[in-house]
Amino acid sequence: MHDARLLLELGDEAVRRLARRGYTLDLAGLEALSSRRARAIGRVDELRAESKRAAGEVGRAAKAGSSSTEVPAELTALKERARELKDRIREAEDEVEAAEAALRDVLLTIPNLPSDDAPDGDSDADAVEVRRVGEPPAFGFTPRDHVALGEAMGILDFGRAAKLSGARFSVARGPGAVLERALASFFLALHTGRHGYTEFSVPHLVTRETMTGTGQLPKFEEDLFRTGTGDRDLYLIPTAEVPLTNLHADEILPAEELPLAYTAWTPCFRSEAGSYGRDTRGILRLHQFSKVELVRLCAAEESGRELETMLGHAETCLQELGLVYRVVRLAAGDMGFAAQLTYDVEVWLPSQDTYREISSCSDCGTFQARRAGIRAKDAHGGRGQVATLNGSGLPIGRTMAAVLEQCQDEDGSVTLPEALVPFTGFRRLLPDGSTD
RNA sequence: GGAGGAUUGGCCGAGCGGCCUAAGGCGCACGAUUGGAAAUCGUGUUGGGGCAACACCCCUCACGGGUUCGAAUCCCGUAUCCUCCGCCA
Repeated sequence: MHDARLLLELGDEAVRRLARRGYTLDLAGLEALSSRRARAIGRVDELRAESKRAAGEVGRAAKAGSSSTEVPAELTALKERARELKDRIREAEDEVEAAEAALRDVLLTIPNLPSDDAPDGDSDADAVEVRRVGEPPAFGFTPRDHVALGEAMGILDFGRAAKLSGARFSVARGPGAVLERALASFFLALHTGRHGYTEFSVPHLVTRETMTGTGQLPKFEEDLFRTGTGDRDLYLIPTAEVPLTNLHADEILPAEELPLAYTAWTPCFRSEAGSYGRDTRGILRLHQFSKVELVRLCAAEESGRELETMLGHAETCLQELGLVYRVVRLAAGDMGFAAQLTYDVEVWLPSQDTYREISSCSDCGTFQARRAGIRAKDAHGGRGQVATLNGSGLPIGRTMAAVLEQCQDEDGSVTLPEALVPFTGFRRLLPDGSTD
């Protein structure tokens, strides 16, 4: 969420920047809502000040009159005036509430301002390639996709997944399930051990307020799974970014403790509304997948540097696994609602002969922190703004698909990256489903 | 699910209808003192908002309502924590 005042100060600059992501900012409308709110608050404040003075007068009059036995007519009149004031305050308060709600409703739906570093455009085709790491392997045979490999080995079972839950779910079996767990353990060990992240285990169901803090709501309700059971109305998290970032909602953090670096391995639930027909095969796009997520909270002015740091952590995952990938900078119009600058890391998928997104690392600036009420204060009481960043490090399913495909041999077996072996306990997946 | 108790400023803790613009202590910051420090003394120290304004004003004693001219204080509801019973992994 933006600070209305800052947005108005930016003026045409804000209009120009939001236009880059296809959002038309109504400056005049915003100005009107903002001043309506200010006027309403000013009026309530005046009335309340008057009311307090009136109450004081009544108190003094009552005290002065308490010694005499007569009913003080003056006191009755004073009380009557105070009572009238109260009614007027109530009316004025209703207007404040209405004005604030109107302003807030608009502010909550304005996306973050894209950084000038984000290229123009509104699709993945407009992304700018930053670097390629590794050479796509040249197979002396036609590489199979992860579905063919996984089903042949009996470690992936889409038929039974569909029986249980319908389309866009997967079942992993035996060494497949072990590989999932191993990848998660490997990533977590890397981030907590070498990159300095603190691991969390967090709720997978969160409130509407929590979803609003990171920007999933109110605009993207249709992307989420919602449970309205009993007297609770909770949402399944689409990524651990949501609980991790909101851990400090409505808190004032000691500035000297920043940056905070958090990680968690959680399931992610996405409705994938509007993606009918896309990636229907395999484990690339599911309603439920698991992912190790990275979140950083830092001083506002550090966020650019922090993004590079976090991107490095995501890339390390791929480098350690020896996977071929590239890094692109997303176009202004292709970024998520809360992001001001996003790098996508794309892994090479031999079966598709292309790079596919495996990590998205975003600098959200102060956008989410302002929504979620995350602030900072230094030892001298100086206030500071907080920036939030999030990135995948990495999703388990897509990583597994990349490993299967990039590390496959002609006979249908897969030789795992050396780094995974301590976590799996085996180094090869064989075509018959056994391990070695 | 049921019964009882609790919730005050960074922390401890007073407060039980107007003098709460929240006592006192601890901590912290700044200053004085000192060769320097400790001790001591002084000043300051929740967080938001209106406004050109560190002036002034409003809100904030878990949260939301209510009673009253006036609520930290009385009433109702909610949340969280603690104790006990039930249930359960």
